[in-house]
Amino acid sequence: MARLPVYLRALHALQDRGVATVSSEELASAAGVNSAKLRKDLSHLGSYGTRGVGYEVEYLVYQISRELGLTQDWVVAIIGVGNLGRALAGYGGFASRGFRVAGLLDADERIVGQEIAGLTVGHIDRLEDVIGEHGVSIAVIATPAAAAQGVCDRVVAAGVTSVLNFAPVVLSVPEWVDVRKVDLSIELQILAFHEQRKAGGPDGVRGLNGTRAALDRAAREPVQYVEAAE
Amino acid sequence: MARLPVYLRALHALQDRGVATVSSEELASAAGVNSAKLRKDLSHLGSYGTRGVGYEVEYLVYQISRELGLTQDWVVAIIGVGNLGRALAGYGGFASRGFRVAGLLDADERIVGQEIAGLTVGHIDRLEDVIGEHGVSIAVIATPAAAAQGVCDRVVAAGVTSVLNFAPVVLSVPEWVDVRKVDLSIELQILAFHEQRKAGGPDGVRGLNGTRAALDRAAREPVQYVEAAE
DNA sequence: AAGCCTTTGTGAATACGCGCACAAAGTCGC
DNA sequence: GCGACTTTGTGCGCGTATTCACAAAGGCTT
Repeated sequence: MARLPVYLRALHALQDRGVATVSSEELASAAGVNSAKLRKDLSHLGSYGTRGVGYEVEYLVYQISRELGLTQDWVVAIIGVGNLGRALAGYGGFASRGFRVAGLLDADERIVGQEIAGLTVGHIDRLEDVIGEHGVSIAVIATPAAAAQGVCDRVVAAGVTSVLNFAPVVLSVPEWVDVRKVDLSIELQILAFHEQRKAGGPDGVRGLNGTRAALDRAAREPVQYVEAAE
Repeated sequence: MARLPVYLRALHALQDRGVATVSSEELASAAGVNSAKLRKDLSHLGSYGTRGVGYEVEYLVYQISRELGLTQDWVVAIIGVGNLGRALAGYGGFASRGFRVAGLLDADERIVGQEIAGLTVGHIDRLEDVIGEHGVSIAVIATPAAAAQGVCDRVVAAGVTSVLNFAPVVLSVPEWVDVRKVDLSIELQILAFHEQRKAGGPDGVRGLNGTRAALDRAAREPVQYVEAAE
């Protein structure tokens, strides 16, 4: 279930506040979901609650961590060390949840050799070596769109079976490989869609908040869009 | 629909290759979805296809752009200029799709005043001014978790009605405000979950690819997790 | 110890999304 | 101009997710 990590985060926050026990109602509220949904989700991994009391935070944290596979370490390689790759390398949420970044790789000679977050950026040529030596099972692709499929093919050939893709392309992979995609601009586009809806829809009245710029662009042909670089 | 931006990206790629017309089958394949689903999605915004031929790429690009509200400019402010905020500020996928970054804001005096992607980072104190002066309608929150809710409350009070949240917290907002959340570590956790499944599940056999590290950690109490910083 | 109160776990109803499969519609070749 | 072929648009059935509502279960108070 995709919601377990959210529950886990909420539970960690409760732990930090010293809360020992939590009801489904409270936890659901903290996680932003319906309480029945939360109880059903938790029941799928066993009955760890006590009726009349709630769930023991520490025990639940352990059970969810185990279910998600966070009780073991996962070895990650980040390919593409641009702005985004750098941000990912320094992201605290990885190391603290059992994800160990074993390699940073880039094709740009100016970036190779730089030290980032305690790691030296390696050359993309060493991709297969790094994957093999460290036992990388998850690859994070943060390259420009044009390079992503090629990199993906290589990491898959080297034995990686999970890919987190930040490049704005649809990767094609064998059926045994999992790909998850994070696309920064798609999220913004979805927000723009809802924002427009609030303002009356594509055919409705404009001029509300956020529409003071370029009211009449809709009447023109769209400009030539440039494919997003990294 | 959350898939429209994906279609749009695929269409732009086709446009760049000079393709004038495309069938639902081809476009669906490029977007990584079922062709029937694609046709149903497109039919929801009107019938823009020609039976026996397909869809005219340019016309479809325009229609989807209009539906998504990309035929107008959206003014964005990025709050929190750490690694991630910097990456977002330099992300080409924003400007090319009608999203204009009007302000970069941070609370750290060492960051305020720096020039990033052609903009000077302002102090968070000027948040309300920046939102008002530029007509910001979408706020991107890339602050540490602890600061996110406070920043969110302020941007909402200042009139922003759409928030893109990169901080690892569940933001609470009035019902008229849209929030979308991008959580880098959650995506990895979901991958780890599937990866573990492939290796036999939490109770199954270990030792396959990616599990050569810390096989026995599951037997120990989980370590104290540190809440993710930015 | 007994009853009340809180909270879980889950059956059942509902809503939703997905994909198949096909008829309608339009094009292209002859 | 006509028929065969291609492709769209969509009705329908199915499986999954979501929510409601309540009975079972445990703790707490008296």
